[in-house]
Amino acid sequence: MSLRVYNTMSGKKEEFQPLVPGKVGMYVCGVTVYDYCHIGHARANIVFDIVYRYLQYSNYDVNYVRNYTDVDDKIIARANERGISSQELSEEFIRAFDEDMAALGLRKPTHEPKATEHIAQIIRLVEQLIGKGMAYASSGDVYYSVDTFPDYLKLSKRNMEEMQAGARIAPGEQKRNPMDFALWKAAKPDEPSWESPWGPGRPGWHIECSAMSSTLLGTTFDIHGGGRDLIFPHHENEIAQSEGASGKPFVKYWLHNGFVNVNQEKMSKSLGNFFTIRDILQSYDPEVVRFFILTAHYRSPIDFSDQNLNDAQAGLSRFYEALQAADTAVEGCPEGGASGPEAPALEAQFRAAMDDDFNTAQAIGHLFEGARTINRLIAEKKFRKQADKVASVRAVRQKIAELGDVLGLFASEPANWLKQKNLKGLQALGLTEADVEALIDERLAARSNKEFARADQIRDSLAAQGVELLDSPAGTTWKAK
RNA sequence: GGCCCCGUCGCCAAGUGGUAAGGCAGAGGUCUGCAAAAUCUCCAUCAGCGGUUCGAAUCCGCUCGGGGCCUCCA
Repeated sequence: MSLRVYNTMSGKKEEFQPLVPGKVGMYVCGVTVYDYCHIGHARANIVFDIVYRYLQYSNYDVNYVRNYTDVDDKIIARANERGISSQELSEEFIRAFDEDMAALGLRKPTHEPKATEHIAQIIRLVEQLIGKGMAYASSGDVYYSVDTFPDYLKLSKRNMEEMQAGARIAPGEQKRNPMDFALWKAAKPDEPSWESPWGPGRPGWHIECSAMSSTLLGTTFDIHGGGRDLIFPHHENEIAQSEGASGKPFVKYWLHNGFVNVNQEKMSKSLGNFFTIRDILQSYDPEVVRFFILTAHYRSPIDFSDQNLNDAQAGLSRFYEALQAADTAVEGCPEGGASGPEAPALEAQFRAAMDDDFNTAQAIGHLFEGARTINRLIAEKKFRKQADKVASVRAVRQKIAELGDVLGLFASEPANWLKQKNLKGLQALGLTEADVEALIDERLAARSNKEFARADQIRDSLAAQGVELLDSPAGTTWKAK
């Protein structure tokens, strides 16, 4: 079984064969740093974090590049509003981005280049395109001439005539074709600028990705990723720039993740349903957010809602409860015993799911069955005396942790994670741990006196408040709703 | 108008030619003082119609319904 990926260019799943066996070059469009990241960014970055992790798990040597676009019209506009420099603004939001991604548990890419650190390469690329007659200078701007690139729109599969019908040339622009796009923009007063053969200016959007990817990954590389919305114009333009300049194929596999909706509506500022990662992490554990995102296939749209996030939390809790139960059940049991086929089978199923275009939803489905295997085994009579079953539980528990790590899940100590979750839940209910413990003690006393009516009354009243009591031979524990 | 996507159990969600994963919810059993948790069993023929095929949720066509892109956007 080998990895297959859905390639936007062909519209099909293809067998993944990197240009150089054992190595993968991957570029993912990062963010334009002018504001806090929203949950759409969270999804895109988590999705490609999983691609990165799974390729590594599959023993590829991955060179993962994710850029910061730190020079752009929106950055300039926002910086002017706030009366600070573009650089100050972009540095602030680069820091915020890093914090958000760390909170979400993302692995650091191999390289995180900034556009402003690649101005020389950008200028060289623009010169190359002009030299080949594919770009032209016009009053200090430089435009890409889309008519010189016959493959233009091959990724987005759009129609040039119809696109032109709707295209407009903005005031001040002097384009030969309305579809032409800026490679370099002449600086207006008080804008950040760099010297260039066309006068002081700055890069247009799109060119920085072509420059940085070729610098760090070479002319042709394996995977290029981003959100669906980048297919046109961003990725289309990158192809035009890179293939126009090099005359060689740019990218082998194009991967695009689906959108995030909020309560079944498109997320947008005007609808007021726009959530930043920071907003969400106020209410939800980052791992719950990650789990939620991974329970859908990366190309499908997902709907962000309290109900769905709460469902995700319930699902994730099921895993931590099973892991915790496994730890408790085998504690102190002697090592040795032959584990059964469960753990290796789980890994095989997990790989099969992930090999099929990173089907994390299906992979998690298999992991749920692993959790059930644990629960089933430890519930058996005299479980602790059956060395083989103890070994199986240990093996499955370890395997779930290992495979979970490929998805960036289950990194917490189960007991701690559950404790934190319960304390937070309790807080939301307006109770303290001491309150609950006192009632548990009281109920325990009532039970030992066989005053079951009183004991049940305590339990029912806590349940009504959202706290469930769980009796076991080892004592009574509780969990918050 | 052009291009594209989607419609699977009450809810979420896999499955793209061989007769429907998983989670939540629900019903029943086991366990329990009774419960909860856990576990076991049960619970959908895939929007509709027609076609291709030995065989379709999966391919084609039409209809209905929902959404996206075509301007910045993960």
